[in-house]
Amino acid sequence: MIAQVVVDVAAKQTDRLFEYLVPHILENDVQVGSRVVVPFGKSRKVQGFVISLVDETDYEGQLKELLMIVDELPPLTPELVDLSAWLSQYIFSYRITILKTMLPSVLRANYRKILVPLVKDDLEVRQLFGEKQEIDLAEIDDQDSTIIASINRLLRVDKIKIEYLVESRAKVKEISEITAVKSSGELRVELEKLRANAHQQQKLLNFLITEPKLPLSQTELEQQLAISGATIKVAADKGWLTRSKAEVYRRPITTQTNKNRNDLVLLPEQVQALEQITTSVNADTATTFLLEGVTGSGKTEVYLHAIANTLDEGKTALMLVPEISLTPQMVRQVQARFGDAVAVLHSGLSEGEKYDEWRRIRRNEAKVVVGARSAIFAPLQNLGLIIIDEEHESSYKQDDTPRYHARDVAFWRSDYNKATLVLGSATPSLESRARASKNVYQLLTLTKRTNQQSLPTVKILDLKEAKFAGEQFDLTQELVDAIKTRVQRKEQTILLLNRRGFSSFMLCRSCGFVLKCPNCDISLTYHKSTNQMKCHYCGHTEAVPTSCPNCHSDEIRFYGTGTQKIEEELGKLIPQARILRMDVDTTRKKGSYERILNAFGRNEADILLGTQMIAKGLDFSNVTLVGVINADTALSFPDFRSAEKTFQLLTQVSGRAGRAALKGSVLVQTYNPEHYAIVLAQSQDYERFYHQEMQVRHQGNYPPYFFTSLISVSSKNEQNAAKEAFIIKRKLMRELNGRVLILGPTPSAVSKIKQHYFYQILVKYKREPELNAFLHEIQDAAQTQKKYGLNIYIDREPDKFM
DNA sequence: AGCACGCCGACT
DNA sequence: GTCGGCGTGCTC
Repeated sequence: MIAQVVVDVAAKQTDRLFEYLVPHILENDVQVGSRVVVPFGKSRKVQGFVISLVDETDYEGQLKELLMIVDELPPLTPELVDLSAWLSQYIFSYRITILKTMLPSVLRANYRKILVPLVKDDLEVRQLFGEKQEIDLAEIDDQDSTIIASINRLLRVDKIKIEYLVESRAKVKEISEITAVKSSGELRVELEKLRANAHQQQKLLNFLITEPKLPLSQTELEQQLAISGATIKVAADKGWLTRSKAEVYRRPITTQTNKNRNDLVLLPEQVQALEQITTSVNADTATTFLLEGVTGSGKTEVYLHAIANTLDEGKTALMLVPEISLTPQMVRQVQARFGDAVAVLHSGLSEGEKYDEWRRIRRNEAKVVVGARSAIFAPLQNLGLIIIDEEHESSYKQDDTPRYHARDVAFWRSDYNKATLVLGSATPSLESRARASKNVYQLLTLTKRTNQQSLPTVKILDLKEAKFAGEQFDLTQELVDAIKTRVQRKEQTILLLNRRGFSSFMLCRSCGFVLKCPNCDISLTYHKSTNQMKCHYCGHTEAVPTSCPNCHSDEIRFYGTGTQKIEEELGKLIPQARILRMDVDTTRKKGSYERILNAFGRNEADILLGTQMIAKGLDFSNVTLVGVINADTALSFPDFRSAEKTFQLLTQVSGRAGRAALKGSVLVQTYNPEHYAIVLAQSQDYERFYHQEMQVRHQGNYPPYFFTSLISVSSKNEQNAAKEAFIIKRKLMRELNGRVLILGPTPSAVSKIKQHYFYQILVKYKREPELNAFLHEIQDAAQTQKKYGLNIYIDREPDKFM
């Protein structure tokens, strides 16, 4: 038998299958998806994954044998093996890179090289090793030339050798478990025989006689009886009980036992949506639904019912949520409904917890998976339903390699499994909403809020006209007064500062004008190195203006405000207010995110001030005011999605006010009070926003009317990167002339990363079946001129352009 | 990627 | 002659 293997060497030239003979003793164990260790090259050993098993080979040379199979159960299901083939082609990534991202990180091999002596009685060998049996090559100081020389000398005369090790980091947690072996009668006899002062052993025997509820973990037993491990060892030696190793799972959250199926009465709209979803699940159709529901319309309840139905059908369900919404409260909600059938996967778990949750899925013990982006690769079998909540969230697209979009993967898995896919959002991405219009997706709408609450009133404050409180031009008097009122009434405020501040674009303080590219209608970004304003899309540059080109005022400034600055200012303006700040800086440590939110939930602060991470999912009944410090920040970003992102953010953050009995209000500060994204967010009118934004996209030839791919060229030598970028552009023009639009090449915003220069080209295309093949060709061709360390990265449907 | 091999100049 | 530096090519 011959195994075709993808080896753990991420490089263009090794991105293919290598064949290995399967030794007879392993023939029964090896399967498609098995993780194996194979010899590779003259001396290396590497990890690999079995893609297929065949009987014949075309290989001319002598095949090597695979060395071992690492796991009992193959980590990859045949579905995931197939998926990796498609996805690697689709997103221009190495197959091994995809395979590794599909699996928990502990399944990545550790490679070590160690020196071992081949002769014992040699002076130089003993000098090198001392007392040690082996030396890890990684621990040798590569500056120390005498040691290096000695090692090389000894290697040449075969007195020592290098051993290549492949180590698995996957550790299974085991506990010691106690089982009784003797009957109560026999134990009573033992009790009689004990010395009178053997109190600990008496305690243990009495327990064993009366409590037959075994097996029990040793730690638990020790705690219950307040006895030590030594006592148990004695007992084991005397043959009263046996100890055995038992595997346990590291569980992230202690599961709540109350399976409260508080079946809320669903509204007619919810029932209708649910019916369509369940019909599709039960009929095994790979239908995609877009569930468009206003905030508070009870999408989650629909999901939970749909999952319950899927389980009843004997199938499994996968639910993706943005990382930020994976709060313990949300997880508990799902666990309360489905108990141990739920596995949770997100970045807050330790490696061990992730591995154990993953194993519960792989062993078909968990039937429901809730997780962030990478959970889309969960090895569920018999998948019946996939849900992507907040489907518009940009966090579903990974922004470094492999640059996959969870939505694309979900679509593939839905098709493969004939499973139903539900995309849910109050503010769907234009791409998804447009597909619903073309009936590629089925549109389901929820227009009514479950608690009959009206949406909070949203007021827009024009920063051009407003009176500012304090010295700075950040907080209007009206906003500060509103906060003061809330503080007095002991109600809470959420204040959103759109992005972490940094001066990257120019805004006129008197008229709100933002300096934009004349070709792209995208705001220009300040490049410090050249002291110029530059467009990220087409490369247009111009000088930094000293006065506003629109109103000629000299109030034009780099824009940027930080949470820290606002916090200080608020402290001065409302000294009695207690402020909690939440941004990248205050949430860097693990668990601090939760700690801040819990503190706010316990009313330990009046104001929660934060970046967009506070816009989603938070549900605090005492919050009656939401303030948006500057709605323009996202709007002015050099991104054709800036209006969409602004609309989504404002809609979402508005949903944070007035969640319970208290009526909420929202104050939005902006320099662009007439901008449609802001006006329509005020009325929470997604549909109108969608239609208007579609026109803008149509005019600018942007998605969803065009597909986009971003080609990045990098090299240590800036000239080479630029040259290659222009060569690629010329090729594209020649081969696909008239059928694609090409922007650039332009140096990327951060044009130098880790000593490498980056140039990028944006390709826009309507339907281009040849493009994919052509881009692969380009990537291959450039790679052959490897002399200058030239690299081509291709990002399909990029979200960030830097 | 990361290994060995081979060719070349520098030093015992 | 021997040692180490770097460019090249291959990995079932």
